[in-house]
Amino acid sequence: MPATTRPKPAQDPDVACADPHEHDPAALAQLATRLLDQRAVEAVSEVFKLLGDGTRVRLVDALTHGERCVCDLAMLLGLTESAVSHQLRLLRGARLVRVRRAGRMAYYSLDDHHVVGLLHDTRRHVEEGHA
Amino acid sequence: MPATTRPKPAQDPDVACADPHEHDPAALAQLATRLLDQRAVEAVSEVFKLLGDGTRVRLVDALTHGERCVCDLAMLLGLTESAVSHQLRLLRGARLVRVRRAGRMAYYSLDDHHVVGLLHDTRRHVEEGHA
DNA sequence: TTGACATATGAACACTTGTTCATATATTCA
DNA sequence: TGAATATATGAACAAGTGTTCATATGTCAA
Repeated sequence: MPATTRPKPAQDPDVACADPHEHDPAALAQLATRLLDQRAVEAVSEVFKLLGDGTRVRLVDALTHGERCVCDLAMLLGLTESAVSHQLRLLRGARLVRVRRAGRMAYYSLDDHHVVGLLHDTRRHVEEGHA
Repeated sequence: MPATTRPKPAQDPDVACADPHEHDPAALAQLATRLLDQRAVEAVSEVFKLLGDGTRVRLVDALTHGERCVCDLAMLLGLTESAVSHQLRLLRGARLVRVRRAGRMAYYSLDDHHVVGLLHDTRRHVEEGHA
């Protein structure tokens, strides 16, 4: 595949665009094989998209402290129960929260231990200010 | 503040909405003090919002493998350099990536070790399927 | 300087999204 | 049964967003 005359340095193949500008198509193609595939990108970005809303962050944060019914979440966050239900439905779709039904009540809780970590790590990032 | 006649069980104060429906305003108010404040919610959700886009996830994922210039990122992801520059600007605003300028080139890299963890944990979440 | 190149930026458009309102489903109690 | 409660859902609108196109800035080479 000697399309380029410039010899590739025998170093980390990840480094395609080294100090001088290379635009080495072969190295880029090789790197492309190591990137997330389309399905993974969509799935990952959808989870982030769900957490990229203040209301849903507050819901998840509230559920961090334990299981809650819809009406209490609505009262706690100052939202209508309809809005809460809509958002919980979205979070449920991505298995970020789960629901336990008891009579006419619906108790929501976090469905994944990763979510707490995501919230925590992101909070640390924004609190670090910089470097 | 004995506004409610029902005695609060002397257990984890997190549990305000226990088995029977309570709607205990005092317990909810107490819980409210433990939630993220508005500034934190906005800062956290903004980071998630930035990662909640397929293009930016791909950019961050690519940068996981090392520093890259704008043109290589554009070539790698099949995007215009303008689109890449726009998105990198947003990521830079949240200190998710940083830029190193060399001549007319701009080399971007991840600015925070947390980001790699966020991507990794979220990927595991979506790959776990369920439970 | 001139031209080419790498990146950045502003405006504008189509598209998506969160909320509200009205209504539906389902359960409990009288 | 009927009324009240808790939740869910559909439609619709305002607000926000990512891309494209055109253009600006700054750098390198001749």
